[in-house]
Amino acid sequence: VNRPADVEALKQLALRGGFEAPVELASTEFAHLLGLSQQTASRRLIELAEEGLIQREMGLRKQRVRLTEKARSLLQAEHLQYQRLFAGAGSLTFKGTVKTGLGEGRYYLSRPGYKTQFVRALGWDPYPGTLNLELGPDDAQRLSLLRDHPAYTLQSFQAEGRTFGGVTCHPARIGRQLCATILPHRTHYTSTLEVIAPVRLRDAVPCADGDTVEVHVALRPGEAP
Amino acid sequence: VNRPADVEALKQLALRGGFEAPVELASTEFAHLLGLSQQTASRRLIELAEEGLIQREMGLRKQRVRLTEKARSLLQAEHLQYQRLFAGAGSLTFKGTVKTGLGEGRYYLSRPGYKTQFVRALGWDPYPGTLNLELGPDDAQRLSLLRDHPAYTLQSFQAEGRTFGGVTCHPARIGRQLCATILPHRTHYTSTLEVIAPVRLRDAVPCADGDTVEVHVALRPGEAP
DNA sequence: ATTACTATTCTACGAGTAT
DNA sequence: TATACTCGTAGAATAGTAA
Repeated sequence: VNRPADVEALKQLALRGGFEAPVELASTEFAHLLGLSQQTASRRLIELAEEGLIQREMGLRKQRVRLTEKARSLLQAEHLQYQRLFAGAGSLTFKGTVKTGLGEGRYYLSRPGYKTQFVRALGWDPYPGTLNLELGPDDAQRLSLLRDHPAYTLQSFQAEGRTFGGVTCHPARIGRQLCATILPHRTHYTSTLEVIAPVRLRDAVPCADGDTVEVHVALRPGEAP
Repeated sequence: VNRPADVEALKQLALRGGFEAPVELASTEFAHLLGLSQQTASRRLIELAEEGLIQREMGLRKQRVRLTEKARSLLQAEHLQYQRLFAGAGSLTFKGTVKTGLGEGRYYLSRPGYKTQFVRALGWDPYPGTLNLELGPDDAQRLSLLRDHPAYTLQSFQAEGRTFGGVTCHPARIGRQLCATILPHRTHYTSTLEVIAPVRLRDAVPCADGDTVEVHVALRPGEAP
């Protein structure tokens, strides 16, 4: 039995809610989830069931998969190892240099569609303007951690005859100044991190173009970074 | 590249401290860590280095392996997935029925060698006597989670011409009653969980033989379960 | 539609061994 | 002692299909 591959499979099922309720899942979907063929995914499910890690209920259209207690403790053991590695790591720190953006931030932040969503998520009214931080390659790569684990997700909306895209948002702070980071869903790779705050950050931090700034980002909604 | 197997390899290196300092590691040791042959372990290290996940420094006796930033974010991404699964799961709950032990608990807890270690770890003086809970098979299996992740470890010691073995200990509570669980290192499989407290638990909970009791166990030292 | 069998390909493991 | 090469092979993954 290939342990790491099984754990990965169980983790994916758990992320789809397999602890609480049975997951409706065709073998083809499962295959895509794991980057495998339909045939292998099917076999993997059979093996997991044989090892008592999942319970299956076959429908004619899809199957319903639920994780067993054995799977839960297996995943929890895994979780504890990661907790030990990242003990007390509830936040990430990004370091970047201040740069002048295209002034788009000001425009977007004044759209009611975004503004009301920000207020609801963050509990404060963003100053109309973003602070743009240019990140080094290491930090830029770590942006995917934020992208894959949104604390808040702002929905896209239609206005003025065009579409405003969705945005991922995280609570953050620069020094003692409360702020938040935003990542447009659209841009798939970028080395720029946009920061908003209830006040003008260039005054509050304070900072100017070229200054190096550290922003501490909380990974979970409602948390203090 | 086999993703899950690589992640597992990196996790093992990280658990050995590969984030902070280079890990001194022969390919044979690495092989044992992963349950693979020396040849495969060696190849795995070469592959990880080629992917830029580790930096290697070859000695003639052993090699020194250090994780790169890329590896860190890979593992952190993994950690975030588990955090999402077990959000706010800083404690585990075990359910068991009260049973009468052999009265050994009273004897052991009155040995100064244990007593002083308990006081230092927990901050309170244990009542001389343990509450023994007989767990169901599922819960008994989950005891390994505690065994593999001790919050406190009490050292073994010599006294009265014999050896008193080491013990794993976790902060816990039953209802509102503060207590702690203890697991002797010696016993490798057991379905009994021993609970100690600053007071006599049979009075404080209260409970009697055959009663079903839930104990909530914190996974980290100093935490409230 | 699905799942999962059988046949086939091919990857990845480990034995043997050179360095 | 180490590491890591070649190479035969077991078993995993996929293709093709049946149910």
